[in-house]
Amino acid sequence: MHCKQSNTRWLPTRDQIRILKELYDDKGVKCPTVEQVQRITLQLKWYGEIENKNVFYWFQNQRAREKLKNNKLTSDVQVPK
Amino acid sequence: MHCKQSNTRWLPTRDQIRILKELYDDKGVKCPTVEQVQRITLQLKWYGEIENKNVFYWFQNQRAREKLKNNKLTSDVQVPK
DNA sequence: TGTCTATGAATGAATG
DNA sequence: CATTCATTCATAGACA
Repeated sequence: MHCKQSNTRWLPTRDQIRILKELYDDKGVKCPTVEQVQRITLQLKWYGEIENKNVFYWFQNQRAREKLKNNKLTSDVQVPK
Repeated sequence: MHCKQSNTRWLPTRDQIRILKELYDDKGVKCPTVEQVQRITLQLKWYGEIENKNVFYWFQNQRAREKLKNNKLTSDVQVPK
């Protein structure tokens, strides 16, 4: 454990991010159930401090921001008359 | 510090939050009836813009998130004794 | 060091 | 009531 951060917010480790993205992008886990979140959290604990709510928020934010990006992209193509 | 927000969604004032929490935590008002919601809304109007549905949603969210927290998201890994 | 960006966190609103 | 979406606040890290 290299960087013990003071009790601020969760800072995901590289491995945690890698695994989360694998789940989201490759395995299509976009919207895990609470039980899945718990399992994922357990798995990610191996790589560093993490709580259920961190995982919960991570997926929520992924979905929200993926949608935002898509909307932005598609709206860019729209040429206002 | 209440910056003027765009008139999208309800932003509870500190006083409104304080009163709502008093009701919920101290007075045990977890699931107010429609009439209670109306009375609460009237009371809270003194402190700022608010509608019945804001109060309704507030209690609904409180219940949902309290339950989430207790059941799932906050629970540490239970180490069997 | 101030500003900016990415993103963790929070919550009002809404849907299933 | 459980779950998800939309939007905003907060802040760590990058950069100048």
